[in-house]
Amino acid sequence: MNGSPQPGSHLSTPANMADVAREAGVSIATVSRALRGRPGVGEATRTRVQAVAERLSYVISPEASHLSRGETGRVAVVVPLLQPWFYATLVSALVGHLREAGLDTLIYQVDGAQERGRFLAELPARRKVDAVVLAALPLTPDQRDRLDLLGVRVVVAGGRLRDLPHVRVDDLAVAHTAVDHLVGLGHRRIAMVRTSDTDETPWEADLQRARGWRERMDHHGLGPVEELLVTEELGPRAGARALDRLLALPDPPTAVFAYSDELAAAVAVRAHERGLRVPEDLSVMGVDGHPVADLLNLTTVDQHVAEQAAETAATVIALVRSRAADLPGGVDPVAHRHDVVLDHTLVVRASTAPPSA
Amino acid sequence: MNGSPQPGSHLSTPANMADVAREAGVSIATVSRALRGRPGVGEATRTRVQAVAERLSYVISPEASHLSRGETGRVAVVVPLLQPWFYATLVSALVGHLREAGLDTLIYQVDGAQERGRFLAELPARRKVDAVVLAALPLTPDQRDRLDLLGVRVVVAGGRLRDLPHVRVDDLAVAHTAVDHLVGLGHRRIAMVRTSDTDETPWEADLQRARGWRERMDHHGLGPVEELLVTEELGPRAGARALDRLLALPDPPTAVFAYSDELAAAVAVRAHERGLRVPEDLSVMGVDGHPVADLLNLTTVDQHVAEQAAETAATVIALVRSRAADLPGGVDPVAHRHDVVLDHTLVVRASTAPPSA
DNA sequence: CTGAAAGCGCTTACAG
DNA sequence: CTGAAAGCGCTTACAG
Repeated sequence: MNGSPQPGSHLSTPANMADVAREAGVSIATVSRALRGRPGVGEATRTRVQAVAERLSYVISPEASHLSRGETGRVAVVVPLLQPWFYATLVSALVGHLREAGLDTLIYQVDGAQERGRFLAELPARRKVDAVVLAALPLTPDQRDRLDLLGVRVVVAGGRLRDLPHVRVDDLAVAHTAVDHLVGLGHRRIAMVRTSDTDETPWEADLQRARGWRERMDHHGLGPVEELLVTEELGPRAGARALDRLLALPDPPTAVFAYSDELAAAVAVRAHERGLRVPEDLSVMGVDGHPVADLLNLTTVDQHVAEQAAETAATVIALVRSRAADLPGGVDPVAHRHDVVLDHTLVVRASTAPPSA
Repeated sequence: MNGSPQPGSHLSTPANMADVAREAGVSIATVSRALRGRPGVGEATRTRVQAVAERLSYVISPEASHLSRGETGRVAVVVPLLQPWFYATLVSALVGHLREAGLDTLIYQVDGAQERGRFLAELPARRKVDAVVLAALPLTPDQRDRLDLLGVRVVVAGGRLRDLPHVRVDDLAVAHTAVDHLVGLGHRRIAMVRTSDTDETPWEADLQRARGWRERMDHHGLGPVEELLVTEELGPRAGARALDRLLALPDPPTAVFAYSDELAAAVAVRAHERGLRVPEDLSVMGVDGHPVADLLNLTTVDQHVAEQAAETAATVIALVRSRAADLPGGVDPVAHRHDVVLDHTLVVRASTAPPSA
């Protein structure tokens, strides 16, 4: 069946297990065992089979192997967008860890409520993967319910969703840390700047950070603060517009807490353009641990994305393994163990200082 | 065969084609035709089958379908790293286009010569995908030869490799454009800054940009320039170190052409730290069209990454389709058509100006 | 228009 | 230690 190459193709048909078996003079069952490192094969036989496989540059067909075993060896990672630093970093680390565990990664980008709806409606991941990682996706209640129809294990990274296992930082505490830092420096007018998707669906991390900021301002007796909360539509000019609005207030803030480092960077650059010195005239800080914060020397709350990815990968791998082992008992120990909340770290740099008198 | 749920699992076993066939009172052959939209099924039958599939929330098993059809519906995208803006942007756009064509994307990160060697040695993509996109990977001649063993079609994005179909910008011309811009402003001492991997393997875009810079400096009678070429190891401090070295020269440059926008940004920030005004004391420009260049108002040569991705996707899709159609003739029209060189664009911003007298 | 059957390339009890 | 055979879930000539 593997005779001459197909016409029209310069790629020769790859060998299959039957070819190896024939060349090695054994059955395909033995080839399978030998190559998968399963017991029950003589050492000499195993060596011979491996040599033949090597010579024919044969590798086991994942398609067939998985069909037979009822698993795919693949994990889907679903992100709103791949480009932003947070997602690129998260996915990059995830891919690395999953690869080490022998799992391939399939990427799905579902930007906007419509795409998310379509994704869940079409269930594209279904049967294509052993598990799905949802990276901080805002979902409607209805969409959450549809998750079960995916028919695979789901892990949430960078947020929380229903009772699914998840890995995240405590965004409420992140905001508290930021506000405490600025209050500690002597600021009393502390603005919060964030961006909105064009999307209606609430984004949990965003809600929590805004809530944490509000809570903590009240806690320090600095509320009410609603006029200091500015939301701009996501885009390269969001930070500039937000700062312009804040500076137009009768009593402008002396410090800005931005939802992300990218936003903080844009605010800091805009401050320069407006002739304000950072931090003398305005303190600026963000959240993430983004390289741009390092480059521009901005204070930030590092949310350790690489660690979040590592924990997420560990959770996924455990789930896949437990399914492979088909654990008895009706209870899934893994799912109940994994509500992982990682620490965040305040990184003080040159963009925050006491307000000038 | 799809009786009660497995013990230990709260996920019910998904229906298979046989379940649908039984419920609809037809053979699995008919189910297959009906669901795949193939001809030869009565309209009433098709409708009924679709209704049953819907009710059982059945979707065709990609594993089985692909095994049967001899294709996977998947494309592998191989990048050195996913995190840098260029790769994140390229992959993000690729995933989108491939998805529209019904193809899933598998991500492989092969950072460093060792990983690349291992990737090619283990041929992980083999039989897992219908095609592979190599994103600007520096490969040794030996590794290039091993590509054939992948057993799948290969397309190169952001560079050129052997006789493989590829999509790229002309990096020689990119450097010419940059040098011409700076010379046109009156600069005569124009440095080039770049980063090296720890890696020995030559990176084509890098070599081309350096060569183009050198060529064009000579062309304008401004050579020899070797002392103005600074290579620093990749990292967050590369730009700062590079500028420090240039400023230590007896006759420092008045303009810096950086390999990338990220590097240009680091150089510009370092210039500020050193008390130099940009562009009055030093002109700085990069390559990419990176958001940070926009943020910091840096002149750049935009290499239109999204368009490169679109062309790459189109090439891959054509290759996959042509293979599916099993074109006769021994010649592959697609492979020979696709040496796509896209235009680049000079974007002049505030970081370049005539040198001060 | 429809079905029985072979085949895609494996894995794994089961029986030696 | 090894093999024959059933099965994973499809697709597709082939024959009605």
